[in-house]
Amino acid sequence: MSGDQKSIDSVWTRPRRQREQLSREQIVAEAVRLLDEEGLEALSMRRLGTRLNAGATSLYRHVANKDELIELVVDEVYGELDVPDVSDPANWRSAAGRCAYSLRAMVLRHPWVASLLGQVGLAYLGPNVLRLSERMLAMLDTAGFPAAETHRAMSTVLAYVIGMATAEAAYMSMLVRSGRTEQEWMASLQSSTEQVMAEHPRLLEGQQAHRNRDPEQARDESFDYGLQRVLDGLAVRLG
Amino acid sequence: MSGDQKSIDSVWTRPRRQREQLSREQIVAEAVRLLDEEGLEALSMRRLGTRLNAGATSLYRHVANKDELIELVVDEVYGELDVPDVSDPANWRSAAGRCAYSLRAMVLRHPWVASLLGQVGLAYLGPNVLRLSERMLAMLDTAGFPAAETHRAMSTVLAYVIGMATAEAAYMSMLVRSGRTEQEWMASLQSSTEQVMAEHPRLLEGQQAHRNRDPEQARDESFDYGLQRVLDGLAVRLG
DNA sequence: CTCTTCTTGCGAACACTGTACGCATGAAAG
DNA sequence: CTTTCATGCGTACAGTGTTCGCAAGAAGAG
Repeated sequence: MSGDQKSIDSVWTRPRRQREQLSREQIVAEAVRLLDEEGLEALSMRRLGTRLNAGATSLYRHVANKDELIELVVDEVYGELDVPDVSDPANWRSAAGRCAYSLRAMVLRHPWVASLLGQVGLAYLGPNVLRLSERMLAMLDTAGFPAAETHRAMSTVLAYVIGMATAEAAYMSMLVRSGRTEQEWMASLQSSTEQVMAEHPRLLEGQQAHRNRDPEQARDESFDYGLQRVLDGLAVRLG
Repeated sequence: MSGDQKSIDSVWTRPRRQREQLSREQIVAEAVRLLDEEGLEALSMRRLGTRLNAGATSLYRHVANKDELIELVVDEVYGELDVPDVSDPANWRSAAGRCAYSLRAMVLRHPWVASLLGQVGLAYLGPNVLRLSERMLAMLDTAGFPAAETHRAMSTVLAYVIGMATAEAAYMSMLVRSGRTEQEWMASLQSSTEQVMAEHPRLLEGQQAHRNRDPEQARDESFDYGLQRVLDGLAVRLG
């Protein structure tokens, strides 16, 4: 009886042999979703596995390491970027600006990449990073930069954007972690560190200038200021 | 006998009650040394503890978290930087350049900060970061920037330097991890990804241009190029 | 159809991690 | 001396990345 029961069980409850194939694409897509929803430290192989209705160790059939997974994930989000085609050299500035803005937007959409870029950098050359770089180089080429400078010019604007967006993303992430709203954070800065700030008049002044402004708008303007300076500096080389 | 033996033992081998006080400064100093020698993933409370002849959990008397320790460590290395005093406004450019160079040098000296800046950013306001910012603001003030722009100008150059140095540090770290020398890495890029590079002519061209050059010197020049562009762009605002 | 080979998922296990808790020990204070 | 307090640390717990060996299905060969 119990034997029959067991065999029947093992026939009918043969647990729906999900056996639905895992794929590398599926894994990194779900990883991105997990990172977006719960942040970097929530990414573990076990959690990612259960989200895919799979055991943790199954992932290792499609991905060598967690490090490799991270490389894949970073390249994946780079795939969200696009570089506009430019035919008219006069449009290079707005095109470069659009690149910069979309890169910043990507980092703010996925704040965890900020923590990862320091590990991965542009050292790992995923296909999306390659494609992106190639298109930016083409853009700067038609803009009229000397061939020896296109790479440097690209690095300049990318470095600025990544540095700025990284700082922003880190700030936002820490806000989220602390559970406080931005207003509360500013207020606590204002009050609890008054004495410290007293020794730093210029910092205090800057703080107070931002006091009654929309922080998001202030960040946007600050980003744009630096971007325009970088583009100004590059424009000098064009004539 | 065995009782006596035991009590004698416990008297004489009373293990030299080291009881040498731990201090927060000592802990972060040793943490920096550990990070420099063995990299970011080698930093664990237990390892750090044993390097200090202390148990792992002893550290928690002086430091709340590993996260807090990391904040302290990051501020510590910021303390290595110094901003020159400028009295003559005409010298602002060289002063800003020196700031940028010393910040980059610091990141390359401690490549692990690159991975940490994305987590910590400038959000945690340690005393050294505050001091540094204040002095840079003063410098840009005497340089003649409008009060409303000093903060933005500082952010611009800091973002560029951090973005650039982060990418460099990540690249160097991955070289070290892979165990290969830079020559070998370049060679492997050249050969194994020839087909990929074929679809990206400009990238290939850039790669080949760097082929017979000293990579370190190339990095220095690339950094300087972008820095000069950023400073050019800022100079425009000074008239 | 059977038999073999290959791919893929997965449970168990290992060496670690950060950290909470309680106890013990030494120094300081009354 | 006694009491209080700060500090070090052993133990324990939940959770991590990753290896290994097994099983179950798919695919190909005869």
